[in-house]
Amino acid sequence: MGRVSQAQAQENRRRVVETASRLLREQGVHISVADLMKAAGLTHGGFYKQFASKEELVDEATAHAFAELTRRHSDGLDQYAGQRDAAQRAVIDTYLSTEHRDSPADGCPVAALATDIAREGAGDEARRVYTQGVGDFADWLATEDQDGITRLCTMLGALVLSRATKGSPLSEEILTTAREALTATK
Amino acid sequence: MGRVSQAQAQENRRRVVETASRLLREQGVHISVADLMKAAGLTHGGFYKQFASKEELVDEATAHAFAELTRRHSDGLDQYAGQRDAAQRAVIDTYLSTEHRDSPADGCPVAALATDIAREGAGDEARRVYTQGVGDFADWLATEDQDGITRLCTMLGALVLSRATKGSPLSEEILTTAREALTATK
DNA sequence: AGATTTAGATGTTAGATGTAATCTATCGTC
DNA sequence: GACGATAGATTACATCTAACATCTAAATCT
Repeated sequence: MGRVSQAQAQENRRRVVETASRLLREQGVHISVADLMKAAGLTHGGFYKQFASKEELVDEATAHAFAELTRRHSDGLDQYAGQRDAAQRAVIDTYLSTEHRDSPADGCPVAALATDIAREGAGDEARRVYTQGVGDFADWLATEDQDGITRLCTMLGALVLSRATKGSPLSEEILTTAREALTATK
Repeated sequence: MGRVSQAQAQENRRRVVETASRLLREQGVHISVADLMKAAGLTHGGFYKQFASKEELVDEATAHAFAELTRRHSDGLDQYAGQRDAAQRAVIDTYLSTEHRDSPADGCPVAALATDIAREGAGDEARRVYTQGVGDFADWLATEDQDGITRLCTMLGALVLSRATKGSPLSEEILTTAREALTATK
């Protein structure tokens, strides 16, 4: 089928980026353009009319995932009327839930992309966005007593390990242990 | 060319597994057989006379990496004459060093393989070995006051994040902050 | 020493990225 | 409002890479 309205084209592009941001978190940077476009309901040739390269897409999809994360955090603050500690506790509980463990696709990009970003699979822009995101998240998690960086490390480590050990009882144990450690020392 | 003595073949196989265990930690499960064999000084075809499939190799190389880790930990205990807390502190300092951050190839497999194991890139055997390794490591890290699981999560999270943010000042900050948190609360 | 086994080199097929040619509906212009 | 230029999408293809199969020659067994 031939041409499509500008609005439709823009919407298609948006859907490709969103689909990519999910696939990326699920499968890492080794997603195939064909798979991605099929998941977005298009053919793989059309991809290159919208993006210069796969790397450009990865950059944009990474940014998209982090924008979503940031929005979620500020929404969390709003929801708890600016009560920082209540919002933090809610985020921690969600972060270390089995639901989050089991659906990386719409979960935290810091956890899902960590290894891929470290391994140079992504472009400089993705790495920049990632670093910025880590800093923001840590700041958001800081309390009067505790450093946000350490808390983030514990949360991230727990999520990553619970995903890797999924199927074993250890997986749940990791989540509950970390959750207790993070909310008790409050 | 042609056949080689059994001793040589066995040595070749050993070298392939060792090379793979390093490449695996550096690049993840998406290592190519050709690259691996080249790094081991052989051609890619010979691989399949030694291993049934790439998955079998990944399983074996994972086991190899974990065996090395376990050995390192028990060596650490010996070195500090069974003084658990001194040995733990030494391991933590090494774990959260820039050297460890910069050389994943001979570093901790728990950190290097976490995402790959979670994503089903590896076989069941690799996942079993991994889970076992996580449990052992956590037990090894436990103190009277602190849970080993939480400590491992913090260490792992810090290492992974410092690798992903490498190049930014945040990377070093993560290492030092986590190191202080883990050794201070001792 | 000859048969047989088998480590290692060469080949083959499948899948990935990116290009180029074709098709068609939209958008600017008269 | 018709018409031509154009941009979004499809299909087909070239190129490269990865996994795995087949072939070959050297080493072990009888």
